[in-house]
Amino acid sequence: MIKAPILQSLLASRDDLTTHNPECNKEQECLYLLKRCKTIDEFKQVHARFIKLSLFCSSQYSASSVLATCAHSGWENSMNYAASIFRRIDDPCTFDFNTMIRGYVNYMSFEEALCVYNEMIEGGIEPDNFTYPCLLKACTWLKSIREGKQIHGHVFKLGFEDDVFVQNSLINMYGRCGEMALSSEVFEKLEFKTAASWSSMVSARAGMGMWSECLMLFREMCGEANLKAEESGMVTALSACANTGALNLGMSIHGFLLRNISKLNIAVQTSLVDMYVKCGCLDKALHIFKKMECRNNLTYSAMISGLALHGEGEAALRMFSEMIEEGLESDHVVYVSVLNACSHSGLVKEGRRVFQEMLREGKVEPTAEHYGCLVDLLGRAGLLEEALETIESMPIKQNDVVWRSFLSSCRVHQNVELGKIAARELLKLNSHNPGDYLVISNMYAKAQMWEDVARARTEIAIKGLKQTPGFSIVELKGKTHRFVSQDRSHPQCKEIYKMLHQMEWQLKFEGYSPDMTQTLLNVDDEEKRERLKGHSQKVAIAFALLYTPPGSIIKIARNLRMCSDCHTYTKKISIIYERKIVVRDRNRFHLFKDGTCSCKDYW
DNA sequence: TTAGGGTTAG
Repeated sequence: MIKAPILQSLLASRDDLTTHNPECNKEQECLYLLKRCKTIDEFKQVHARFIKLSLFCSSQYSASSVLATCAHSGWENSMNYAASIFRRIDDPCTFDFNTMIRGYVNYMSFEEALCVYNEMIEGGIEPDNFTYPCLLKACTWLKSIREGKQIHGHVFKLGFEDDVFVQNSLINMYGRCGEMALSSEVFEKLEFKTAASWSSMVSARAGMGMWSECLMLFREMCGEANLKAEESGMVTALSACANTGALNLGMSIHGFLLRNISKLNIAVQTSLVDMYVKCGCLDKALHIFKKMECRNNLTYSAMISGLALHGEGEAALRMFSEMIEEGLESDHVVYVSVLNACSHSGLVKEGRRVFQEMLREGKVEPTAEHYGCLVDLLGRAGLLEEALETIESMPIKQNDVVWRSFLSSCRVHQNVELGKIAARELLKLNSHNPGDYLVISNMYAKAQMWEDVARARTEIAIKGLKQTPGFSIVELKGKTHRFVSQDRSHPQCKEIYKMLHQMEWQLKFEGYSPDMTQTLLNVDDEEKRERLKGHSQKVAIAFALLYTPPGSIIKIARNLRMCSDCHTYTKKISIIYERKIVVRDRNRFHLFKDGTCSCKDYW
């Protein structure tokens, strides 16, 4: 219902205008009122005035302005109203079509945006350079690469390929749709690369998890003379540092931010917390976290999962309580972080409680990931029957993640019977993960069931699955040294192996004997011992002991989970050589000190 | 006379 007083008040404020500007005609008056509309009710009254004065039909500019005001207003239901206005324009022009496309895109109605474009082409209305950025954004959101390519064809045909806005939209569209080569192709052709061109390139790669490429581009971008990196670029780069463990670069970005920006926003600060956590500097992350004036659930979940990574389960739970006390609501990611924290620290009772709370509150719909965490928690603690019951009672579809987690627990706790169920279910899901077959064959190997080992291995060969080779990385004076198992490629290979030999002797005096239960091969013990000796983590430790100052912390990053022998070995080394050794494996951090590990042998 | 690209964090 239109309320008359609204128009009255708008008109009242307009009196000033007519008083001071006698030239003002009816159309200008209406356009002035249009600009002042704050609500859809006000707008409807002004729209009625345009119609009453026949301006809507007689002036294309007026009609376009009415349409644009409504389409870009953000009022509830505004696009439906805009569509009805659009249909009443006798002869809509390019501007009107562009308005509708942009309106729908801002409204997240991407299919509608594409339909408007189709209508435009079919009606013989020529698009212009303003048409394409929004349209390409619609393709980006829909991941419609086919339509995107077609539209690129139109851009080329109509000669808009040189427009920097169109070019940047194309870079973004291709990048976000996973067509990296095409996005690079457009990027390389650019005569003038703007901040948006670079950030499209960098963030598309970040979105695909291509962290190294992301950092390479970021470094290149920083080298550009006329380009000032802004906060959003820094956030993406920090995220890449966190995911690659590039602490030095992360620290230099932090330094740059402190020098150039007086007040860091919450996203930047959260990225810093996450970067420091994932690069092993828990104290630094906590320091930044505590100094933050304002935190949200993303900040908390970075910190909670950070504490989980470092095996600080109890602290993670306290942090979770603090978050609730601060009046913030937990979301699905926070629950995953908390459940993970419980799992990493063996806090079974607490984990169960959090999971039940989540179900009871009903604000967060449990996903397979949450069930995966619970299964992991129970499985690690040896509660295999309960873990299996949890999987079987899942109200949502069981996925490979839950069965993989269960299988892993069965292997650790040597329960071949239940492990077989997990293996069967995983194979039913047609897993192409070579790791699954290895865990299966490992489990059978432990139970000396060699026929089953052979079957699992044959399956790997038949399916042509490639095992991810394990590696360990040590950073020394800004240079990374990467070692694989039995690595002989390093220039200092001779010294490293001499050191390894010496370490073996020292370890023997400390009562170490190799744990061969996790070696997969059906070979004799001597061969197994030799293989174990050359695991990448040990080679990396030997290298670090040789070339880092005595007493300094040794930091190692590895791509796979640590085997139990490397774990025992590293604990002993930390006591013999009086070194703290931090190892970041696929799941978490291990801090080895005085013969113990922060994971309390629970990982 | 009307407008457009990269929105970043767990």
